[in-house]
Amino acid sequence: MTKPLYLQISGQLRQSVISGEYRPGDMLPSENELAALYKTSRMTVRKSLGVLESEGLVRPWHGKGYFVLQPKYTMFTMYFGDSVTDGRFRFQEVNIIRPTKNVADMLQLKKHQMTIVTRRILERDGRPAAFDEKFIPYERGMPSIEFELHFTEFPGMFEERFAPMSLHTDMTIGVEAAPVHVCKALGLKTATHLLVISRLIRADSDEPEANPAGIPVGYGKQYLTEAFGKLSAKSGYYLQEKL
Amino acid sequence: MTKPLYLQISGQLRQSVISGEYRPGDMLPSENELAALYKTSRMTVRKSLGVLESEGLVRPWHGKGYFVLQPKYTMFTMYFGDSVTDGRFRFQEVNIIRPTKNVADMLQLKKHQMTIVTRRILERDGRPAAFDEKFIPYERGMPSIEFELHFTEFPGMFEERFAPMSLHTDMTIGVEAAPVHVCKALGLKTATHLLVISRLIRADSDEPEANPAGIPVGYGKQYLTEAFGKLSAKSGYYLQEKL
DNA sequence: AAGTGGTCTAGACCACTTC
DNA sequence: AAGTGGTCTAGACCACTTT
Repeated sequence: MTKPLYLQISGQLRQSVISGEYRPGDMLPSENELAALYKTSRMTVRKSLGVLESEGLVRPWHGKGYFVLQPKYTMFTMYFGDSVTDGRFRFQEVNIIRPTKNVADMLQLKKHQMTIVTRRILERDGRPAAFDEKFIPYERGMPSIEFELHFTEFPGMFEERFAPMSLHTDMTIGVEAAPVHVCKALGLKTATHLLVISRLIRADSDEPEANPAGIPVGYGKQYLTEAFGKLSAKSGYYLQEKL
Repeated sequence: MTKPLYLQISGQLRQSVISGEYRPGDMLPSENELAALYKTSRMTVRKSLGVLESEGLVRPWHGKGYFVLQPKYTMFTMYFGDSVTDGRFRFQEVNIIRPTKNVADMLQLKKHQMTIVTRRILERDGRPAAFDEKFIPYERGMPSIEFELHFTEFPGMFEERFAPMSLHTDMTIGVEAAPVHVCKALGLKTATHLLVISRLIRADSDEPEANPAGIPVGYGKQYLTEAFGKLSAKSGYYLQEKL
């Protein structure tokens, strides 16, 4: 039940760094010094220092020593997904349509290629809180049953067709005047300005030279009203730890 | 110049996971099997697997084996800081003022405690693109020279007074009707809806029991116009790698 | 030359899971 | 009991930095 030695060491060093005893730019004691201090082997000390390194607190410099890093104040972590604990989605439309220019550009569609669209309304306490639309390229012969069944959460729905680890998402956040069909669905005045989240999902291709950014497989927009609440993000070294 | 063995092993395993040869939930070969396969010691194989683990690709399960994880589709990373490469800030005001209720709440100010405020306008091509205001608690006897000199970037300005590693930021993103002084400064119609980023900076206190969330040391709001552009965030396993 | 971290070995013993 | 990962040792040799 006692904590392993390497965690005790990393814990003490971490405390020294967080408390400011060692400040950014300072050098920690060397591996050999720590090994002597804690009466243990160098490999155990290295394991301790590896913990702090993976947390982003220190970085080793070959031939010199371990140095305390500047915290990455400008890196934020935020969580955003399709599923919500508060409220429920109501399907408004599942269809095959001619894409708008924006959608065609984002998905790099061929000329005259259609897209499958789903539109949903998020309701909270019976009142609309957000509007959600997703587009995926339509390939000839796609059975409509398939996408009706599988059109659930965004990156997850591509897991069968693409290697899960190859999927990644680019998100942009901004304010836009909501288009007519969104305002109607949400019961808002036309051109109400809403918080809009756009997501482009890509799958890394097998030939990264030809397509370094990956192949677009899905595009989605979410229009959030004030009832949805705000987005939140966090910054600070300790975020890594808790994953 | 040849890559260390442990990186060769982790590279091959990573490729197998990304390509989908091993899918989420699958078990990797055991440490002993890999050690035999690559004709090396178990510790070297462990180092390889540690690389994949730190990348969030696999997780070891004591007594069972290493398993491929589901990618964390809902975790996004975004960058946001005070400094901008495009455009420049123009100071509008540095002052000691009575805080609004919102600011007093966020900073947990004592009754009648004042705050120092700075207000800046971000200009691009000579046109206002964003409005920035920051509040920090005013302590009696604070020399005004100090905060005028040091009022630069947000978490960084607290590094002298607090342990750098103890600083962390909570950010919220939403749409608000900009208040009068902001609209005036930006040359907008009153109550224009803007993208608003609020940041609360806290320092971890020495008694985490008394103040688990940390002590508020600064609060800031940024009002972004369309000229500022949108915020962007990314999701995908490979993000970790590149830090 | 001396000190630092980087890689690697060939063991050991322990704790957890499965059969 | 056998297989798995978790911790730890006491070395070795190498590459990099400083003196």
